[in-house]
Amino acid sequence: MLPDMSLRHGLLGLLAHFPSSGYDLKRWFDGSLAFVWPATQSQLYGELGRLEDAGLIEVTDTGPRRRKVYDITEDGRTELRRWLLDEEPERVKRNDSLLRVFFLGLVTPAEARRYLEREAELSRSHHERLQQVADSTDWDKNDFNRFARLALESGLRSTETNVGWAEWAAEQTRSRRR
Amino acid sequence: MLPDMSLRHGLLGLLAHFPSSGYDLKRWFDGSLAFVWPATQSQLYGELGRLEDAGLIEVTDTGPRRRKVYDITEDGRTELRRWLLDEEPERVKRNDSLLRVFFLGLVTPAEARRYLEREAELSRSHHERLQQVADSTDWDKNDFNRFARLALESGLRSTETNVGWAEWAAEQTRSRRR
DNA sequence: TAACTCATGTAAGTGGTTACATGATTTG
DNA sequence: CAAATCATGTAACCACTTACATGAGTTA
Repeated sequence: MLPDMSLRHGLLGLLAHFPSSGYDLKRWFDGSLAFVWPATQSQLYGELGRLEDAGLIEVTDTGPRRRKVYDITEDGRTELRRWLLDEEPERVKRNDSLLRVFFLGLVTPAEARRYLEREAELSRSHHERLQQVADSTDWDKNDFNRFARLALESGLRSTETNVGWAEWAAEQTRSRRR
Repeated sequence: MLPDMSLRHGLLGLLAHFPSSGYDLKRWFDGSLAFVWPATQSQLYGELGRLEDAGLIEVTDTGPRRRKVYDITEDGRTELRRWLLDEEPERVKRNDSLLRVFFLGLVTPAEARRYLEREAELSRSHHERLQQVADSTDWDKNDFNRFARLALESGLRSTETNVGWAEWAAEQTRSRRR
C-alpha cells in the first residue's frame, strides 16, 4: 500500500470532483489549495504516475500535446474516504515566524518590536488578499466551492487573530523592563 | 555557506541562551518548541555536526557518557541575527486538517459535521494543554521565557479562534441545502 | 546487579524543492 | 512565423522520519 500523504489525497480529492490533467491540477494547487497545501509541478506528475500504478486513478481521456485526463477510480474513492474520516490529521504545524519569536530576546528591543510590527503588517495584507478572494467568488456554484468557503473562512479568522496578536506582542516589548 | 533552515537556527537560538548538549537540546525541542518546530534526535545530532564544521558552534565542555556541551560562536550569532531580521519568514503553513475540509463534500453531511465537531474538540483540548503550560511556568524568569510567553499567547489565541471556526463550520453543514 | 536514564551516533527511505529538458499547439 | 502557452517529464539535492545500534553512568 502507498503510505499516507496529503499531496496524494489532495490529488484524489480534486479528481473526485473534476477529472483533470496534471497541468489542470497544478492550477488547482496554485489557486484554491495554495495556502493550505502547495505543490510543485514535478511533484504532481510523479505522484500521478504512482497513483495510476496503484490503480487509484486512471486515464479516461487524452488531448492535444500529450494531454492525459485522469479520473479517480472506485479504489481511489475508498482510499480518499479512509484518509478523510479514519486518519488522524497532523496536529503540529511548523511555523518559522513563530519560532523566531522565541529568540527575539537576542536582538535589541527596537528590533524585536519592528519584527512583530512587520508580522502584523504581513498578516494584515494576507487577510486582505483572502478577503478579495472571498468577495470575488461564487461560493454556491458547487459542493467543492461550498466547502472551500469554509476553509477560506478559517484563513480569514486565523489571519485576523494573528494581526491582533502581533500588535499586542509588539506593545508588550515596548513596556518590557530589562 | 549552509542553506537557510529553521531547525538549524532553532539550535543556534537555544545555544545562544543556554549552552547545551545534543541530549539537552532534544529536551528543549520536545518542551518549548514542540508545537512550533518539532525535531527528532537523529536530526539534531546530524545538524550539530554540520554547525560545528561550519564554525557556528563549538564544544566548550565535556561530561560523563561522552557528553559534549556546545556553545554558539561569534559567527553563529551573526548568522542567527541575519536569519532573525533579514530573512523573510515562510508565509505558507501546510495544514492537512484544513486540506480535508475542501473535500468534505465527498462524504455524507453527517460525516462532514462529525469531522468538524471533532476538529473543534481537538482544538479545545489543545487549548487546554497550552493553558496549563501558561499557568505552570514562571515567565519572568529570563529573556527566553518572556518571549516564549509571547509565542505561547499566539498558540492560545489561534486555538481559541480555531474552536470557534470549527463550531461555526459544523453549524453551516447542518443548514446546508443539497 | 538489573533496570533505567543519559548520551551519541548511523542507515535507509520518503516527501519536497529547484533546475533542467523537450516538444506540441495556439495566438498575435 | 515568433512568442506565448499548454503539457509532460527527469535528475539532483535537501529536510525529515523511522529504525537500529551501542555503551556509559545512576538508581532501586
